[in-house]
Amino acid sequence: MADTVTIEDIARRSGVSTATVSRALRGLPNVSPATRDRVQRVAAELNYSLDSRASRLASGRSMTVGVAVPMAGQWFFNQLSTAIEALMFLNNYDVVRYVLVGPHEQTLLFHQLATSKRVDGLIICTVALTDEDVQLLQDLQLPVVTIEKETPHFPSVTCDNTAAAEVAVRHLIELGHQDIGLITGLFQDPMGFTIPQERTDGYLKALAEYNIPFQERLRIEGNFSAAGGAEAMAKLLALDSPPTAVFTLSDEMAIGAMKTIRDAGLRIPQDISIIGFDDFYLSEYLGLTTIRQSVSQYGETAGAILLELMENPDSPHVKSIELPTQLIIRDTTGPRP
Amino acid sequence: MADTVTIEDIARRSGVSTATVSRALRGLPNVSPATRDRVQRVAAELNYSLDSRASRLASGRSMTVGVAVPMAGQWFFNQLSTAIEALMFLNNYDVVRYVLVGPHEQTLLFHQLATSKRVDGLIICTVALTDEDVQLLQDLQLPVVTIEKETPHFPSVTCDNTAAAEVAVRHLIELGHQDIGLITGLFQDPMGFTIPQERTDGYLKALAEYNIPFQERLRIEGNFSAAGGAEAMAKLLALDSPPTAVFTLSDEMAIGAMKTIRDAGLRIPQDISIIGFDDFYLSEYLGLTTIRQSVSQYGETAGAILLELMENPDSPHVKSIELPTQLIIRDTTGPRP
DNA sequence: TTGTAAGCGTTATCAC
DNA sequence: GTGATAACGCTTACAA
Repeated sequence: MADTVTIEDIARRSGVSTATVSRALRGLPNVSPATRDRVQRVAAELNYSLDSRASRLASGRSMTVGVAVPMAGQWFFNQLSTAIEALMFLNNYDVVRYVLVGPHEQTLLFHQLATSKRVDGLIICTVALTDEDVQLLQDLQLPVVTIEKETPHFPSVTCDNTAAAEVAVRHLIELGHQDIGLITGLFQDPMGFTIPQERTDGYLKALAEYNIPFQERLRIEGNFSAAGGAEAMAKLLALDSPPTAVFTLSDEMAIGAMKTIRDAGLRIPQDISIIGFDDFYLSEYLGLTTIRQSVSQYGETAGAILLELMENPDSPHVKSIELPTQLIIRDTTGPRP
Repeated sequence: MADTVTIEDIARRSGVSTATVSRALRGLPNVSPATRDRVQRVAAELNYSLDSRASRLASGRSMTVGVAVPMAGQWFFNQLSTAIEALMFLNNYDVVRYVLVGPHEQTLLFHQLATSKRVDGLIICTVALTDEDVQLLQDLQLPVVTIEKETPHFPSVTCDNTAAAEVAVRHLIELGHQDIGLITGLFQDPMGFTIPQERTDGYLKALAEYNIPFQERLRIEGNFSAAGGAEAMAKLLALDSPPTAVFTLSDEMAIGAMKTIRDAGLRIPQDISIIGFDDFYLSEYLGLTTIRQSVSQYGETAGAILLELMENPDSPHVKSIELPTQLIIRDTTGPRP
């Protein structure tokens, strides 16, 4: 219980004022090297660090950023958070992840985070923002950056999902495929994800380019999980004339689909080709052809923008950054049988 | 800029004191329903929430818990964090993950977290604690729970790794295998993981049970990644008489190993059997036989203990909890060729 | 059930 | 380069 060393104790034992201790310990200028040294020594002796709770109140900054994601368990979002955490750690910010479970809860959460000053800034991933959300965030002046979701209101980091999907499907077409299945997200999605539509647009564009008519029957609902991919694939295989190739809107769905294909006694790619999206970290080991995007780079980029926004709140230019994608051809795509 | 509503404003407009506002808004007892209602209404009108920075200083609790992990990007640790986050969110705690990069940085981090009061409690995963760490954490009175690492000093949540590994290897032996490869962690590991040794012990026990001599040549170093598994498997296949089955200390290494096996033109399990450990979320889709442990349950259990420790710091009983594991037989293990 | 008022341990402004 | 001191906005005995 002897455990309440404060900045005053350090000040006293160093023979300086608390102001000087604060400056010395935070590495601020206007402290003589000798003084700084002495203060640091005393602080170390007494096992002292500035109390973050008091600092945060006095400075008016919570030194915390929020990362809001629809699903924390998924590889993609963890990759994102990890990159953001690493960057923020270097800048002395704590990062806490918040899981978005629905539009209503989401609005409440944003409101709560902003009004209680729990975070100095927020990175919002993938989900749609309602007008109310935007209003709120702007009124409350919380710095915001979005990932995987462009908005006119905040800086964002995205890729060109439509173009990337087009590349994927073109790859399939050039291998001779005409009947190309599409395993997408939920058709009716409560969180308002737009990625599925963007990628579907790319699929349609590629077909159109080659004058291949779109077949609604080949478009099946998945939910971005392996289980969803497996089920969707089963529906595709049950069709009168199943597709000879499938474009899956995520690698994890592709992995599920591959299981279904193999369980049906079919070979990949001899009987059926499959291409995913993401370049999931194990896709290399599964030989999955896919569209690569650098997920960590999304996180790092968004983090850097947020940092700037927090330091300099009147930075007026809403930058929206679009990162590149790349077709990675491996073993799951081959010529039409 | 009109944006500095404080508890006093709410108090004034509600015609009560700040103390009452505080009580009303926090859901504490001893507030009449009418008063609480009025206060809540006023707070809502003014978009007010209690300032978390001020609350934390005044209450002396940071309402934040740390989760320290050696690798944030890995599925296992993300699963853990996600479970902890969900539980803590319900209890109004923020959780922030800290990545442990080495024994020295680790000690520094713990010291910093504790002295700066950045966290009210800490969950430490997998890594070894040095005597210095233990001393520090105890002196500074920071509530600590460990996962995947038993210590006499703090409550822990683990499984019986040795017994589980024994089950895995016994499964292989009962299928007729005698030459059983072992792909383990780094032999010299800077973070002091003990899991590899514990599981290796299980491997040895199973062999001994059946009087199968241990062959050092079959024990290869991996690093708990798919890449490490792939490389280790290559070494195993290069042996004069390669094993007919392999026990891999994680599913992710197994996935890497499976690629190597298939690339070599060998069939699983006809030519070689493989069994992993974890029951990674995609293992089902890869047909991987494995030992299942409930990772989320580790997180939830550790979180619950930490919560209790934080509420009740003098809770003297260091509970150590051991969770069950289970052999999940799928398609990668079969009779010896 | 409600109010009073003394902290909580910093930061930051301004003067020296 | 350094010091005095007024915030920062809440919580929590204790009293009423």
